[in-house]
Amino acid sequence: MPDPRQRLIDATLELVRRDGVAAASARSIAREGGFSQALVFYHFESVEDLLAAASDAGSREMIARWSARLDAVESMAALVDLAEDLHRDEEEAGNVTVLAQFLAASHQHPRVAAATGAALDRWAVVLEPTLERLLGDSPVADLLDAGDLARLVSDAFVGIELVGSTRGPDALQHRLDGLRHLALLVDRLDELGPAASRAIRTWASRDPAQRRR
Amino acid sequence: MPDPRQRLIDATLELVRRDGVAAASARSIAREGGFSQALVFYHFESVEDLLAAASDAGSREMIARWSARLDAVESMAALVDLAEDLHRDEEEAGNVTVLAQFLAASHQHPRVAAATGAALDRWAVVLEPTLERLLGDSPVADLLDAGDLARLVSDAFVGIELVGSTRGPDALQHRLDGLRHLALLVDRLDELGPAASRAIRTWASRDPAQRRR
DNA sequence: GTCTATAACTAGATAGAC
DNA sequence: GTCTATCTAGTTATAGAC
Repeated sequence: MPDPRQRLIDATLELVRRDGVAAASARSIAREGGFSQALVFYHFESVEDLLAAASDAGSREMIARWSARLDAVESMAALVDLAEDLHRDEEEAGNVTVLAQFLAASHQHPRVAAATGAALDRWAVVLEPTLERLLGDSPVADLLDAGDLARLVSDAFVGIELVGSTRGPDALQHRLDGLRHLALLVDRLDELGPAASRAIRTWASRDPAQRRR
Repeated sequence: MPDPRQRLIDATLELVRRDGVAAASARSIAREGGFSQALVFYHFESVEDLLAAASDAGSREMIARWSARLDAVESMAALVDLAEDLHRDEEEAGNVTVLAQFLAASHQHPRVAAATGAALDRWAVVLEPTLERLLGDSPVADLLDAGDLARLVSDAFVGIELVGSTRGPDALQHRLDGLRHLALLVDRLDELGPAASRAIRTWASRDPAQRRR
């Protein structure tokens, strides 16, 4: 156990994982890590500062675990499969809860908000090239910007995880099946040649008509 | 101001709206509403019990405000427009934050989790018939169950709102534009006759191939 | 029903020993 | 660098006056 800062961060992550961010006080973190409560204030400015550092470190570890697999994904359906694996593994490890908890604390703690916002931006950044590659010359590529979609997907995933925690654990499984069906449809669209894609594009964008309200 | 329970609930909602659920103690709620802290424990079992009641009441009011407009929606694009209006109005009133805050507190407080989970289920229940009506005989209807989609959409919306609070206010606007484009595509699919829909359905479900992983 | 007063705890943060 | 001890102020919840 070399770096004392890292030991504090690890204890914080473990506590947030198990008891939530509301239970993470300097005292409870110290109890968790087996050191004195005063150590928190020696290595960090405040408890909030430690929480922000933990949010940053936790998200970086999680992204490092998955970015390679994300780069290898070859279809939208496989992306949904990856989301399912990520949910299963990280939920079991309690790390999705950690992200959700830091997000929750963001309203109260601006420094945590900054760290967690940056973490979600990093998720979007690793997701974007994958989406761009998958949508490629699909007609959908013109309708949705890959960057927007990446942020929409990562944000939505957080919501699904957060709400899922108020329900049973199997609820998500069922809903992902629906998404997989949609992913298959997009994959099929992708298989069409460039000519057919162009035709669909023109058809979809023709006559937006009186749609507003 | 007749019902004292309602006065407590209103003060709680106002405080959670402004300062977040972490700041909602019996004392701060009492200060907000201009009554004694002991009153909380006379009318409710505990602070958690009051929070759960506030979550329940707040979500019911919000659903009542929007369900009529939801029933009148005639296209997916109009549904995205409605989401935009809902976001603007309720964000301004601080009510989306309230939902997000109760969701955040759910990890620590099982009774809040129950109330908030029920609230989101109610959102899904009012959303489901609208989606079912809109998807109607669209080829998408076979791929996505309306109930699953309703839950997916409401959950995703919460995530988008929560994450949005860590960023600037205009971030959502931009992302909704992408969704609107997708909605227009689904609307166009809907305009196709039943024969074309059937053709797309068979085409989309043919040869799922070696897609897993 | 609503209040004041109080009990029993826990919080963040600092001082100073070692 | 890590500890113990302590200050101040917050917390839930209850007792008992009115």
